[in-house]
Amino acid sequence: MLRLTKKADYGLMALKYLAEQTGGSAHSAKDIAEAYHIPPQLLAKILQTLAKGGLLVSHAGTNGGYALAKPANEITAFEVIRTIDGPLFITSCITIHGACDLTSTCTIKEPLRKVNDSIKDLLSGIYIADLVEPGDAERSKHAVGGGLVSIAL
Amino acid sequence: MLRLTKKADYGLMALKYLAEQTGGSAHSAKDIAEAYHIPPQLLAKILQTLAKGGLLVSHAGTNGGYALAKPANEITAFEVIRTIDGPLFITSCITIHGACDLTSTCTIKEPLRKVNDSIKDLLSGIYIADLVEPGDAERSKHAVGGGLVSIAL
DNA sequence: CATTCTCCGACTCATACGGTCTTCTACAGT
DNA sequence: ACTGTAGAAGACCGTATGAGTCGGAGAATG
Repeated sequence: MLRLTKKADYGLMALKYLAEQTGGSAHSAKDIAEAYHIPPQLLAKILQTLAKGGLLVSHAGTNGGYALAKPANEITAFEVIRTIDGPLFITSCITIHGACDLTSTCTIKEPLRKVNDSIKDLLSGIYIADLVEPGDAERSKHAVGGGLVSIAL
Repeated sequence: MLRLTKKADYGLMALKYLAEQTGGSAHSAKDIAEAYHIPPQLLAKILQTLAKGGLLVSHAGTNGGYALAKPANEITAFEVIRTIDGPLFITSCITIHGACDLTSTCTIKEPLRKVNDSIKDLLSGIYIADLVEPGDAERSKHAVGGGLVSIAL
C-alpha cells in the first residue's frame, strides 16, 4: 500500500546529506552516491530533476556539484516527492483535472480526496532539517498544526 | 506520489455498495461491476481476495454472490487496502522484516517509518460505514483520536 | 440429473520503475 | 587556450507489477 518510489527515497537521502554538510560548498553526485551506496548515474538523474525543480542549484566543472537552493528548514518532504514523482495522487480517480472518468459512478472519490489532502499536509509538515535532527525541537515551529493533522470525512 | 492501486479503489467501492444494500442477501460480482462500470472479471478477482482475507463471505451457485462478513462500521479502509495490495509500505526501505538492505547507510528510514505509521492510523480511522454516510455523526465515535492523527518525528 | 449461474485459480498483456550507457556542454586550474 | 573534471540530457533495456482476460470447478435450482 501507498508505495513511495525509490527515486524519491534517494532524493530525500541526498537532500539530507547536503543539509548535513555545513558550509555552502558543492558536493558531487558521485560523492553522495558513494556515501549511501546507491547507483551514481541514477542519483545524478534524480539530482538533475531536483535542480530543474528549483530545490537544488548545480555547479558544473571541477570541484562542482550540487547544493541546496534554499535553507534545509524551508524544503518540505512533499516538495521533494512531488518534484521527483510528479503530481500523482493517492487514487487514480483523483487527477490533475480533479475529475475521474467515473465521476458519476465513483462514489468514494470525495472521502479519498480528503485522505489524500491529509497525507499531503502530513508530508508538507516535514522539512529536510527535521531529517537531520530527528530529536530537535526546532522543527516544532514549522510542524503543521503543532504536529497534528486533522482528518474529517 | 503515494499511489493507491485501482484494485483497492474498486474494492472500496464494492464494499461501499454492499454496505448500502440493506438486507443480508448476496450480490453477485457482475451486479456490482455493472453498477460502477468496472471490468466484471477484474472485480471478481478482487472480491475473491477480499473473501479470502475474511472481509467478505461468498456464496456460489444460482442467486449467489458476496456479502459483508462483518458490519460496515467494523471494517476499516486500512484492512481493505492491506488485504488487496498486501503489506506494502510507503518506502522500499521498510520491509516486513523491518530492515532495509541499506540499514546502516539509509538515515531517513526512521522518520519515514513514522510517516508510514501516521498514514496507517489515518486509514485505520476510516470505516466502510463512513463512506456510505459522509456527513453522518455516527463515525466520530470510531475516528482515531477524534479525527486527529499525530505526527512527531 | 442436468443446466445455469457464480466463484475460483491460472494466465497474458501493458506500463513504468529502476538502472545503465553514451554524448554533449560548461567550468576550474594550469 | 588547453585539458580534465563534473553536470546535463537523451536514448535505451530488463524486470517487476499492476491491469485485465480466459477456461474450468462447484453449487443451487428446476
